[in-house]
Amino acid sequence: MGTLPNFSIIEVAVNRHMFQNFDYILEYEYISNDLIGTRVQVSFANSKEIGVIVKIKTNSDIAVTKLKKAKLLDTKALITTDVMHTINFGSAYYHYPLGQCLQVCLPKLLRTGSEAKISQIMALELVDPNFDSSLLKKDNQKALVETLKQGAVKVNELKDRGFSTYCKNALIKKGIVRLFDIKDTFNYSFDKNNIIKNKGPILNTEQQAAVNIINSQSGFNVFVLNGVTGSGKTEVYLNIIAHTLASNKRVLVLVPEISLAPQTFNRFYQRFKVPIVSMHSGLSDKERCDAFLEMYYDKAYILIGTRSALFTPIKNLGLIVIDEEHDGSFKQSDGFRYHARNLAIVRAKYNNAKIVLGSATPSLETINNYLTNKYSVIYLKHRAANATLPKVELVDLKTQILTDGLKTGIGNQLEDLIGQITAKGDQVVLFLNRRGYSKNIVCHNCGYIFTCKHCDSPLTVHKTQHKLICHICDYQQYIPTSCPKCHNKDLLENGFGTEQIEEFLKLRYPDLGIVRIDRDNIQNKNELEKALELVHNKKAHILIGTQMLAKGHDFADVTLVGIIDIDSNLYTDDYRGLETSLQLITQVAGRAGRSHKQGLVTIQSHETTHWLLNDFVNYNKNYETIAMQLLEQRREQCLPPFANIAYILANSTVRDYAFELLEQIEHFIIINYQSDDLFISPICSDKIEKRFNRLHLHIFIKTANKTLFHEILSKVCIFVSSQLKLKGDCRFALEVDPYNIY
DNA sequence: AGCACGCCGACT
DNA sequence: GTCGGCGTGCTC
Repeated sequence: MGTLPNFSIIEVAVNRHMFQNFDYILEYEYISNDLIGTRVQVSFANSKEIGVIVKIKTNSDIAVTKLKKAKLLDTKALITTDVMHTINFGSAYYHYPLGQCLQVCLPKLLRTGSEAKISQIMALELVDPNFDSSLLKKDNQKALVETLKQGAVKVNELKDRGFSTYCKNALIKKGIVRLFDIKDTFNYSFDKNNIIKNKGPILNTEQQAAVNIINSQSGFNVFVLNGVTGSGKTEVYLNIIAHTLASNKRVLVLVPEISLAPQTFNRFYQRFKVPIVSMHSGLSDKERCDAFLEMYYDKAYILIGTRSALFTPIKNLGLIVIDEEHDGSFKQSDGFRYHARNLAIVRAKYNNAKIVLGSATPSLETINNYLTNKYSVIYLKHRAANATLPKVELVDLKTQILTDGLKTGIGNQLEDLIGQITAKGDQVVLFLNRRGYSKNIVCHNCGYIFTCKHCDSPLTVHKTQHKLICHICDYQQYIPTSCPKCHNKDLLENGFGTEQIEEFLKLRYPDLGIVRIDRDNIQNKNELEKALELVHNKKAHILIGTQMLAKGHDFADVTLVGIIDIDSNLYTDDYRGLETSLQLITQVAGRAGRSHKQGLVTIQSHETTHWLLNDFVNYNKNYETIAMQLLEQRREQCLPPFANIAYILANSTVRDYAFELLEQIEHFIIINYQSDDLFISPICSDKIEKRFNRLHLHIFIKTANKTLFHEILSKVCIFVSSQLKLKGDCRFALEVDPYNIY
């Protein structure tokens, strides 16, 4: 046709920390708003940049002669309209530059200019579909052959489904399986009436009712699936997902973090015939990019991923599931500090899609939202398969005999119980949110405490690595033999961690299998699966772990759960401390008695009179009842969700630089925004002021007036970037709705 | 945030 | 003379 190119002015968001976009000239045949969200390459301040078109305009505030030309990188927008809407909202809400928010949406390869083309989707299939797997020696190879009999498996899914590269290569070498490009031979479209691979269990009445309610609604709706631990929430998800797929819509599932992902993935693969994509931090750049593009080109219909998967382009999105919606890992705590659950609601609304927030321990924000009828709540009050909820008891550590066990945190009562339970052949889970051997090490002569050079943090003793390690910056040194100040050789260790508990139990119960699950011991998904496998096949009798252990795992034969030290969780100055402690107790307790056996939960504390512990244990109040009391406290204290909070953060290697910056910001707010409904904190040090050699200070503002809140924050951003110059290496950031309190 | 420009002290 | 430290200001 030889169409002459049209000219237009486009507004481009670039990857710079600036609250403004830049105009360029675009020459292109088909200029329309469809180009919004498309990548362009532009020259910016003497360098080439990849930016995203955010507006098509007819004129510019800048003289047209000064505008440079932009080069279009894609013919279709990679940032789809709904993602663009969500990001625009997020940029305004979290007061973070649009260009930098958009960077979070794109996988690294696309961010740096790679072509938006799926390279290859390699899959594995059997050479002979009737191959007899019993001819093989290795169990995992047999399992892979059996899996392939149900259909080809994409290579990038193998890891998630528990098959190693080694296993795959061995079978290829033997000529039993082969690789092929699924794009060439596989038709992605599926039969709407035949999407189920394996039927799930029959739902109980509550589950069925939940499924019916959610399926009967169409259009935007926020459902809270409030189901006790072990009530079978995943089964509800699977059923509503099937319903969504049947109406030819796509599904997004967000899970907290990697440790939970493998089981979730596997259950989905077992259930559905439709292509599924997973996205998490364990993927390489290329795998991540391919996952993104498979969704973008509508090659897969379900996306399961962690936080940042929220921004993946998905055609015809009909349902979003947020699993464990209360989990703190949905909040990003650097850069674009968004909350994935909150932005997911924005995205669902724009798509007129349903969204389900599932948890046994919903966040106070979410509870408040269903109490005020913003969301609809659906309860699952019974455990599936008739499993009973465990009995909970409190042990007063003050009354325990001073045994070797108590010195490592295990009182005699818990010690005895461990013996009884394991003697019966049942398993025990012990929870302690502190890794390492000892909390710190101190000189017995002069009192010197070994502290990190770079942080205000004592060094933790790690015996297996023979090291002292800083849990903030990961600085490491070998365990010293004398005090650097007075050269005395008597060094004392204080406080216990998971490593020390493991050591004690191994001495106490030499015949039992003992497995420790924490970040030191478990570096990746495979190691975690290996450890969990030891539990499932009953080679491990006692399981000791940190947070990693608290989430979602099903252990059929665990009948005793010990919470070693709840006090350190309960007594923090963080206003969320009680909420997260309650969630932790409830979740950890939920690991006990998952099958027909009655479970027991033992909570050790030095402060057994704490009202929350008493309500939970002695008055047998359930999570929601106590959570509502906590909400009432929040209301009285004018804290979230009844007020808006933002932290204004500054840090520098020179304390005064950060301090002066905050002084100027504080002054700016005070002179411009006097209001009875505005609280401005004085300048404070962060809980750990020195981290990575930088001094961290902050102020926070609090107000119930949402308009005022955002007005102040946006003016502060403009003030800082245009009126102030940051001295030296001083850095500044805002955190709206903070989760990690500083 | 980068990155260039430019002003000034230190060193061949 | 010239190298490089970092304060300053700009980016369509």
